Amino acid sequence: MGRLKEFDEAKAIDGAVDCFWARGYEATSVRDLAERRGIGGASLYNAYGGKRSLFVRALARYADRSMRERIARLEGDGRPKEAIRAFLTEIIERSLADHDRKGCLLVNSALDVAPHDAEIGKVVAGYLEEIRAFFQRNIEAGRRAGQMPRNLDAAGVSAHLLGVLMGIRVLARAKPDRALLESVARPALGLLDTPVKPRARRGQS
Amino acid sequence: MGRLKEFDEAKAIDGAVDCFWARGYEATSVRDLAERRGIGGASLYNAYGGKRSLFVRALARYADRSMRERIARLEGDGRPKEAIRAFLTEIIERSLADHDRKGCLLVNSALDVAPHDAEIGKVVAGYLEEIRAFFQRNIEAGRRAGQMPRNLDAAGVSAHLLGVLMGIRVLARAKPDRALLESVARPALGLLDTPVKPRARRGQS
DNA sequence: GAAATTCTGTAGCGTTCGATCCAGAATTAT
DNA sequence: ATAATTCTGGATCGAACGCTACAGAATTTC
Repeated sequence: MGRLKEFDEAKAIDGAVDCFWARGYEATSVRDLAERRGIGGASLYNAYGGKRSLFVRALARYADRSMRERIARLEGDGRPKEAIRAFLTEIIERSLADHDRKGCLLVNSALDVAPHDAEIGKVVAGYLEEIRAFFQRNIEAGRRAGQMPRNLDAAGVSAHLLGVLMGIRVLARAKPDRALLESVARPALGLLDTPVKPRARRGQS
Repeated sequence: MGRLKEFDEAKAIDGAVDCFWARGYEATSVRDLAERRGIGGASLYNAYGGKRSLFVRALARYADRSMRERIARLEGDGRPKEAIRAFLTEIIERSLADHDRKGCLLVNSALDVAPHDAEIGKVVAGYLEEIRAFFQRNIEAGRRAGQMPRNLDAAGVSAHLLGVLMGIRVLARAKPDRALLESVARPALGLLDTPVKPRARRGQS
């Protein structure tokens, strides 16, 4: 009953992700969104109710496609230490290859819209918590497997890794330099290695 | 020759800092800026040339009053390890006391405006580099004083500390929780401690 | 077919944006 | 005083904003 939709809903959300990702929430206009998907603005309001509702949907889409996909893929191998290491190095590689410096939509939103919008703030905080939980799960698994120090504080170190990840994302936008970003990550990843006690007095490390 | 200015230039810049800090660059309107200082918008253009020029000035003011003040104050004591530790803990305390979640103007700008404005991007990157250099100076001083591990990589660890600092600022806006923020900082500060080699097989802690 | 329903494009609503214009107020130079 | 200069508030510019109204196209139900 009624006329059929002429636009692809999935592609519409993906287009919205691209817009919000590249320009930010405030700077993205309803006309930008409409233009990107090749339809008029009225259909956008018909289908999604408004700019903010569409943004929440776009955030969810981004989280699924980007963060959860990465978590599921890396965690599937059953190699917890490599999963954590690969997570950080993937982010660094992506940041360095990101020539228009879009960064991470979740991090951008955490700074831009979360403080001014309590509801979206909780959504963003929830996604970040998923990342921290990923770190914690893999720390615990790595400890059990004997690949990581037995006394490693899983909750605390997972928070540290999340913070380091956020830091990488911020610095990548202001100063996308490989040496800098790798230096940010290195000590955090070093926490996961079981320390070898230096015996020799002048060991060449 | 000519009519005297009726507004306090210093207070005008401070007001601009408050506006840009609370709302962000894009979301702050010229009318907001004019209202905050109690003058009409024309004087603003007369005196500063426009919104963007005023923002650059406000950034410089913020950097002087906030970052450089802190660096100078903490570095004056001649206790490098305490200077680094105090820098991070001060930021955590400020973030937790910051109930309207304004965060740090430099970090906010690094994510919001730096990627879209090359000139401001370089300015922001320069300020962040000053912070990293502060860390590096104090690591080197701490190493020389024997308060820190002799083989500590000053350049690398300073980058790590800068990244951790950025991460704290981001997480504080999305999830201002003391335990979380302190967990982010703890391993980074631990790098500065000279490791005590555990002798006892079942030592507590 | 006709009626009912749903989607689409255009046009426009009122508001706000950054920026500018301008008459008048205030000050200095002559 | 008079002229020259500079600053101020207010009005206003064209453009863009989020959003909505509406007529017509497309589809289903009867």
